[in-house]
Amino acid sequence: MENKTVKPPEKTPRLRATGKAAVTRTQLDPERWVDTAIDVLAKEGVAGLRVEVLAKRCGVTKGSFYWHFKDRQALLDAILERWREGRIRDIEKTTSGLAGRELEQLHYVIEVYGASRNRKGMSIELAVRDWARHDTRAAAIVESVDLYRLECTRRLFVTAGMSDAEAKSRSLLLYACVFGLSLMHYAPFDDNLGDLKQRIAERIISS
Amino acid sequence: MENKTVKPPEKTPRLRATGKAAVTRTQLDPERWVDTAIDVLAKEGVAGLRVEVLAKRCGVTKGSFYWHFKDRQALLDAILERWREGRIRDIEKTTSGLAGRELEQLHYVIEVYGASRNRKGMSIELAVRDWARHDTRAAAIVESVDLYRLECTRRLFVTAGMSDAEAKSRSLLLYACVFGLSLMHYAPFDDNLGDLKQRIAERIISS
DNA sequence: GGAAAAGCATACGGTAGCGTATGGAAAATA
DNA sequence: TATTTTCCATACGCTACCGTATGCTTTTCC
Repeated sequence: MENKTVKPPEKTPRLRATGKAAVTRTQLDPERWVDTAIDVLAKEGVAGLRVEVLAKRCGVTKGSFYWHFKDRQALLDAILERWREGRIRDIEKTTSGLAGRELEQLHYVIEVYGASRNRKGMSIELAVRDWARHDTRAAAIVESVDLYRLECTRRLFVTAGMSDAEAKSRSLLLYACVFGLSLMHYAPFDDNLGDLKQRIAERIISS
Repeated sequence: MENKTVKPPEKTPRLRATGKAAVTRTQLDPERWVDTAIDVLAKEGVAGLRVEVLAKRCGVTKGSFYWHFKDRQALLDAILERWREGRIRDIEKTTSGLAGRELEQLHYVIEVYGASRNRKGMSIELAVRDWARHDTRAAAIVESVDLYRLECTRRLFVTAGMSDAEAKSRSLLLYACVFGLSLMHYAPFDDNLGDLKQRIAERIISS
């Protein structure tokens, strides 16, 4: 029931014949479960994270799941932790270095979250945020990520020459707009969405 | 099973003793079911809309529910329709008339959705939008509401003297920001959130 | 190569939820 | 007042879950 204490450093692949065709399958570990769980999270939201559904997706039964995790909540916690780490790394990568190119970087922050690119990332983002509306653990994670993001972009605005108050409001506006856009259904509103988004980005970033 | 065809125009209250205390209760109709359903939707999201849960909340059993509705989906459709109508009326009320006060009205649009006021309205809004991410019917409703809203505020911006392209981008930025803010957890980011929001509103609306 | 551990399958009990069937009480109607 | 119609309660079958118990198979380690 508890395998977290002692864990062998290396795992080797394994073959097994299941039903029709012989399916190549590696041994599962908590990380793989979290991988597929995040896939499901992106497509169906937190409500889709059912133990037996995930097991079927992994090609095993839930007997395997309850070997790697104490219960469903343990998986949810692992997902949140994984998400936070990924977001923090991503923010640091996106907003670091490159002195003198701050505004350029801010534009890039908006672009990466553009609905076209990175669809899965945004799906996860929205799923986690909806999750956070009914779960305090998720809410805490989202808050920590939000504050970190806001702080990173605030620094960029400040380095670009803005006052602290202005930088803060711009940071908040930037992320609110990014997430808000991904929440709306406005495709038929304009036949040139590229221009539309460009204008919005300029309004958020330019002085 | 089908009561939509013939419907008496008036209903009278009724008393009944159930269990412990005599509970005053009026007869239920589909509208009352939708009322409580929207309450639950605001608090728990679409996942909380369980027939038997709603029945308990109404002080009846699901026998009553399946008298008024064909199935659960019928209730969901009714909720969406009710939501759309309410939103349309609200938008028209908020963005109509008052020539010369367009910018003032736009500020008001942002204010009404401010997280402090109208919490329930925003909870419903977010619940419906999350619902729309996994249900095409909800998505269609959200799109129609979004387009209507965007069109109304676009007109305000145009009347206030902006170009059509600029008005469109401002409209989209306005609503994206409003919904995005309600999605974020940024309370500790600044100890003067009022100023922060004021700056954001100015940036969205002012030339 | 044999014991121990890891990894998973299977079977079970329990809850929650949807929809149906049927009967009974209350209200409307004749 | 008698009879419909309206409205709701109760009981049922069914499915989808969660978590546990138990045993089988593969891998690891001595």
